[in-house]
Amino acid sequence: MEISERKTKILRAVVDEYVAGAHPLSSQEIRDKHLPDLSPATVRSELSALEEMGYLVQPHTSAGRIPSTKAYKYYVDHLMTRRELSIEDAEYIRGYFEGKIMQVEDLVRRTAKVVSDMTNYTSVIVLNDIEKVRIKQIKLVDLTDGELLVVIVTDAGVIRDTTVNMDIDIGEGYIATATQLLNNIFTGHTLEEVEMPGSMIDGELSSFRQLFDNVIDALKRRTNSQVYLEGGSKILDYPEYRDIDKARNMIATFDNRDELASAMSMAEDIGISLKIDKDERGGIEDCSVVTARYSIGGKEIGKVGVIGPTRMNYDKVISVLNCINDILNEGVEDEQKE
Amino acid sequence: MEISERKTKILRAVVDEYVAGAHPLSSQEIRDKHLPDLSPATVRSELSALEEMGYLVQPHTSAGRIPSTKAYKYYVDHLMTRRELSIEDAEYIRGYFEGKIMQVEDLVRRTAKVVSDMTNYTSVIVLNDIEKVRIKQIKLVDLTDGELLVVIVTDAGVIRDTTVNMDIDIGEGYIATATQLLNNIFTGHTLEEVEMPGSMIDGELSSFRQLFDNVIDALKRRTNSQVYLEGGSKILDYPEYRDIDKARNMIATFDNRDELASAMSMAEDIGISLKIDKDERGGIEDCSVVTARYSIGGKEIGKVGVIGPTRMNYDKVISVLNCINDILNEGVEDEQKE
DNA sequence: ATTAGCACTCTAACGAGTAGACTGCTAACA
DNA sequence: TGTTAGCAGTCTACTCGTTAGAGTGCTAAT
Repeated sequence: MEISERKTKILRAVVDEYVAGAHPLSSQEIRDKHLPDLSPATVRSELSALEEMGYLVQPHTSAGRIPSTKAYKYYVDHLMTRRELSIEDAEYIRGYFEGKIMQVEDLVRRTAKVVSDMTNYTSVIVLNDIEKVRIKQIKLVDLTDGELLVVIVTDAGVIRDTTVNMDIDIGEGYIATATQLLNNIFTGHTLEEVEMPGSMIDGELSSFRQLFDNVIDALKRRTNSQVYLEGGSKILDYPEYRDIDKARNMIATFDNRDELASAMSMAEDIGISLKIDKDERGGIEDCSVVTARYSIGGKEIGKVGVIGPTRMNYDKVISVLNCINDILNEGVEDEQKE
Repeated sequence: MEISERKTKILRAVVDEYVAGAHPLSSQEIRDKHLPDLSPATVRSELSALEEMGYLVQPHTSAGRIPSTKAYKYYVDHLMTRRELSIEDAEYIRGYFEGKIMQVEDLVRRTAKVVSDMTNYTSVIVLNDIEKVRIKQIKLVDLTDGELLVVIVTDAGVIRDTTVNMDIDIGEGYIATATQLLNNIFTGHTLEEVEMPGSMIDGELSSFRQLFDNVIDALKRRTNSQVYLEGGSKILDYPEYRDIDKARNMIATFDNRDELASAMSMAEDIGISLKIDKDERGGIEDCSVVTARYSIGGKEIGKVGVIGPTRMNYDKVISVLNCINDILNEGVEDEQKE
């Protein structure tokens, strides 16, 4: 069913105002702020119609209207003004990335921080599962005391490192051999693809078995440290979460990195996708998550999510995410050129 | 002033019951549960006296008594039953540390988790400031693409690593020279002590200046990632934080790693120290922090803190901290023996 | 020193009553 | 036919008075 232009205008007004103020909109208020040429009565009949169509809801008889989930979806798909961020805002964002950034962890933290600060919602970043990252090279460093540092350089420029405690003696030759062996097995592959060579099981290479196991083991163990959260308390600023039990539920979800990561995993393939009002899922109500796949210098590194009340400022959030994504990619390209 | 035995008994009863139930204690209730041979009236006069002495407080005239801050202090110093953890509990804790743990980060996370899980309060671990850690050795690893991985092995067995982007060409010889140079400067010293050698400023070593700066810079930058929090939502389980604004304040404090670290910094020198009711400090009321210096295998690595309501179960918390500390140290000693 | 008895105080819960915020409907109007 | 004014109806949120109950402090008796 088609929505008339006037209805569209009213629907947009209700969403915008409700996002800003979190209180139901009356016919009067809509007239005063958005349609001064109409009478409240006319607005009322339009509101009735929009409610009939499922876009608006009345909390109770003598209250105004608030947008339904359907309204938010429609708003995001058809009504939203996809504006660019102002130059000042973009500059402000750039400020967060000033100074030398040498570690992925640092970069990711800053990104999470700026997303949260700019949007005033909670942000989450989940780095891609190590299983899918292509390994470029492996280096072994002898740390004496029988400790060996394993450095893995991956596709995304990410470096994961882990120390391995070796029972056997480590000599100069051992390291050279082991390095070559590991690189033969791992280089150019993802962790998913790698299999232990038969010769390692009980062949002549069985003495390297422990090392191999340790590397695999350590790589997999990193998984749950790859979730970054910023601005967890921000969600408590919104009246939807005045209720202490809802608040507690939300914060408990933030505590649980695994749950957070899985909530983020439904991000669509390309660009920005959003999941509105994922109700009924363990009591997380009135909550929306905007997710986007994120890349640095063209390489996808993970997903970023913005968690806020359903009446989120989707426009702003999406602008911010786009802007940061642009900055991240241009920045790294510059760096690569050097 | 001396406290009679009967007063002691009553004080302990009030603290214990209030910790468990969070509601004011009446003379009646104390009599029924702890002093069946007395009349409520007698208990009342004792309560009056204890209130006079500053150990008890009445929320309002017709309510029972609750412990004052002074009472908690007295309780911890004189009344607490410093019991050992049960064998089952100790075994349960051990379970958290099963499997290979090869990274300090992993170990710290697990420790934070088990502290929070066992006590049901929020736990924080702040690793010692890098400035104070003694550096054992530095290794450089060429990662190609002009990237250099700097591995720093420290006193506490902690390994901090960072990549450095070098403008100049890196040759085999360069790395060997640079490694030797860096080790001459850093090995055996703490970061605080290190100064840039004069020859690096404009002498024959000036080409290494960038590397030196990068190492210092990168080391210092790690600081705020060295704070680990677990069970942030747990504090919301306690009625003290039913008030949404208090809850928000608390969670906001958790979000701010720097603030958290500084709140933890007042830990006493040895053993377990606790800071009760650090009121008035930016609105964090009804909140206590138990802090302890933590070590692994005899080397101090940082501080652990337990954050909960003032009516915390100090007994349990301290037992758990002690037990975990023991396990951590014995575990590593075993490993070192091998 | 302890206790029973009692008057007193304060909270928390309940219910009635009220103001006011909006709506939906009806009837008039362009 | 679309728009509007007017009005009755409904629901919330707030206030206020009342009351039950919890617990104390005091006094006088044991």
